[in-house]
Amino acid sequence: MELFNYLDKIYKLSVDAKKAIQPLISHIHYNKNDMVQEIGSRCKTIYMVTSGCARIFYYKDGNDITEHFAFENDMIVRAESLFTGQPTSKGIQTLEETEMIAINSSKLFKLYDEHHDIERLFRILFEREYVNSIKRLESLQFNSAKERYLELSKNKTLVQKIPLKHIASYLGITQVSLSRIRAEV
Amino acid sequence: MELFNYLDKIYKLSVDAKKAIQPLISHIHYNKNDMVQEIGSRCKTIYMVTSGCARIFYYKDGNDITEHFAFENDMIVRAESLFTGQPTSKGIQTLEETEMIAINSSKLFKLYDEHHDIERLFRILFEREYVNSIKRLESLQFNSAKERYLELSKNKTLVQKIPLKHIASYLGITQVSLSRIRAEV
DNA sequence: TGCATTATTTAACATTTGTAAAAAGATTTG
DNA sequence: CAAATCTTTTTACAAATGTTAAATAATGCA
Repeated sequence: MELFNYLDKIYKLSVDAKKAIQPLISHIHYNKNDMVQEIGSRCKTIYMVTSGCARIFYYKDGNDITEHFAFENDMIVRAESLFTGQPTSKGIQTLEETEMIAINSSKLFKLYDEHHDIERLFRILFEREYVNSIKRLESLQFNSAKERYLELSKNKTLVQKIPLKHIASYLGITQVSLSRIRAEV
Repeated sequence: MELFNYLDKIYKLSVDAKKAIQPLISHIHYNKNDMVQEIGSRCKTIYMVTSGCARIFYYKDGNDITEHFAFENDMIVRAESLFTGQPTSKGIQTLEETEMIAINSSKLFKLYDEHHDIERLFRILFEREYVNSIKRLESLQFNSAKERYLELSKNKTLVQKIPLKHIASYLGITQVSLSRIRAEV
């Protein structure tokens, strides 16, 4: 099964552990712009994108802000809720037709006691996400908007298929400002 | 022993686990502005500040940028190195006379196999750090410099005892700009 | 104490980014 | 196909932030 092919490369689970996880997993198909998780809800699901793409977003002063993009093989969770149990003002939405694997996190976390290897695998996965968030912090903290755009646009797919308004808010600038940057380059 | 008092509140370790960790721990005293970890090194130590304060910093185009502040009871690690094994261009430096607890991370991680509870405790600790980094991301992505300063200055101690140049770079602005913001408020 | 050093503020001007509104281009749908 | 809608760019002006240099203020050390 394809999820485990992917996970095995990160940390190999025992047959037992895989059997335990299996019932927590579902495959879900979304159309373009579908809401995957509503704003204001608690995060109780860990998603892995198998095809397509999605974003985490929220509203700030009425503006739609994209905080995160996820593509094939990326994990997508609203960590500030998943790890605290608190509701979050962020939502998850697809940006095109998307296939996701959904893992029930409440049940998953319960497996941690019995299956040390499951806890380890997800510990490693989330450590990676943590490192990614630090890299992004660095870039927001001291790169100019132009630098951030150039960095991001190395990912050609992203720039091609995601509306520029989402890219602009992700970069922390307005769409007008992004248009100007694109015109210069 | 005070470290375990603190850790017990987060996740209670077995007596065995505590015994295993004990030899990996040392208490270190630093003077003001001491380098704790050099730029370019690999992060092999997890620090907990017991008194005083420290910062993570790096140079970008010759400018000294503060990425993180840590105070009493805060953990301080260069995660992008700790979890990848890669060297990092960031260093750790104290900002006043500081006491730290240092935990040898290579040895600690080896204990994870035998002591499931140690892995769990540190998993939880790092999940918290991950959530903190996301909160900071939010603020850098869509708050103005003034908003970020006002938010930060709720921590009176921080603003009082840390040089403004470090606060400015932490906020992602120049010191001149920070001075202007302070003059307005 | 007083000099030297470091930290902070201020000033003047340049550049970047924001705001609002309109224009141009692309896409969707009846 | 054409109207309607949505996306992206452009324009003009405003506000925020950067740069450089100088002026104050605070601190540390001989």
